[in-house]
Amino acid sequence: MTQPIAQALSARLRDMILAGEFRGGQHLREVQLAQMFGASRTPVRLALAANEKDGLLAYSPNRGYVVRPFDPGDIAGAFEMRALIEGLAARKAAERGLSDEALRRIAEAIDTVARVLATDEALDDGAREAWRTHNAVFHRTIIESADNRFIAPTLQTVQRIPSVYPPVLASYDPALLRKYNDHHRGIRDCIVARQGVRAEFLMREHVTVAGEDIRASLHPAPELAGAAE
Amino acid sequence: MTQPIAQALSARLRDMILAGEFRGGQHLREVQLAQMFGASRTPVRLALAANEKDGLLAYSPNRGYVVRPFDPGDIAGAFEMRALIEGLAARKAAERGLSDEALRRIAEAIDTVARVLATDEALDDGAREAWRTHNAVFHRTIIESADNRFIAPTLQTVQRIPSVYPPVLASYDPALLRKYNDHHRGIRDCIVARQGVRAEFLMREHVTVAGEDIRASLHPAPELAGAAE
DNA sequence: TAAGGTGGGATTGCATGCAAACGGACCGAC
DNA sequence: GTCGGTCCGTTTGCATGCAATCCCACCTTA
Repeated sequence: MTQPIAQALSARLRDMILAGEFRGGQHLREVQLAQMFGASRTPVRLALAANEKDGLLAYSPNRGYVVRPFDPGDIAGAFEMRALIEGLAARKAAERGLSDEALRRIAEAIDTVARVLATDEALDDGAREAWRTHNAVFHRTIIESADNRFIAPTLQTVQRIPSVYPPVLASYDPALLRKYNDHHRGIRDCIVARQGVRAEFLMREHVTVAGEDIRASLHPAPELAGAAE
Repeated sequence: MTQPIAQALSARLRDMILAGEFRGGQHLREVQLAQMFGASRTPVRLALAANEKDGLLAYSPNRGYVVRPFDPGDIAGAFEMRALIEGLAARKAAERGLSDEALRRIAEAIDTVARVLATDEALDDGAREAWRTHNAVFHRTIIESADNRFIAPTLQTVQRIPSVYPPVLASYDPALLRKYNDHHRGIRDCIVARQGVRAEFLMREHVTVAGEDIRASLHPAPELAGAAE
């Protein structure tokens, strides 16, 4: 990204924005952030520029940076992009085939999640952490198997959205997570069978459904929250 | 992006990279760029960081920035992404419908290109410029009609690739450009008819074909350059 | 001769100072 | 009372200085 300290500040600032510690439209002052982080204005300025490039801040010349507001339409748009691009990754992975190592990691991720979800009770913190980790392994492995250098960075930018990002992610309803793990199995089977088109559309559907679930859990009135798309 | 001077430097640096004025892997030194641009190191540093975020430079702590090499596989990957995302834009535009203004601009773009291509002779500079402009209007209008804030920035990053970017674009073969304009007509008709799926796949096909043509024109041996995908 | 260590030049990383631009408050005029 | 203008505090934008790191060549030693 940039340089050692600036890089760390950029990540810290990003996490604060994603965690919702600033309100939308808020003006971020360099000196204020600098003393908050115990650094000088120079690395802070780089961190601001980096987060602006990531779409989290808006810049005006001579006026500085404000945090960009996000609305439900943006969340829907982000999941549209995610579905499309992860679908591409699944298709490419199927066309190219998975390495033994990739296949092993995917199998392990699916199996571990299945074990964690064997109960119907609410998940404790450890179980939630395990789910997050292995869910991420599944997706990341497919993305890395897709042989397209543009996929990973693009996905990162559309996934880093305030109010919908991994640490805040899901309601952790075991029924939902089991459904997702079934999706994962289906996608894995299609990739192994080298059925690229099926893998693409199953992945697209998987991401779309997950997005609708998340948006439903965010809406105050959860009746048909996702169906309006 | 960043601040006034730094912003200008960032664009100048980007254009130099895209124009191929540095070789892949070349180390860009801050002081050298600073005196080349007649500025100090501070805005140069910001310009370097911005271009790194755009994927044109690679950064290593305490070692600075090197220009990232691109190979034919990267070009193919970029067109894969472009086809997918512009397809999404076409589908969304069809689903939402075009404004009268957007429809007018698209019609004008298609008609103007048709007039420019009425001859079979090689295009002069003015004709090439006209084609570039109106081709861009067609694509941009659809992208702006898609109502997804992530589409435009993502497309920009996958289109800004050394050796394949608008000013260097096409061989300007009138037969090819007429083919593209026919594609545009078909896409326009689908969008107007609110046939989102057809619009999506026609756009995807259009971009894919254009990418194969470009890659064929770059390859030394142009036999089946695009068919290997 | 080859391997390892060491010193110096060059380059990046960060802090700070100064100039320019912005924004808001106060004041005056109509 | 409202509109327009001017002044001043605040903030950003850029230049520069200094410390830390790195790279490379040279030297030492086995």
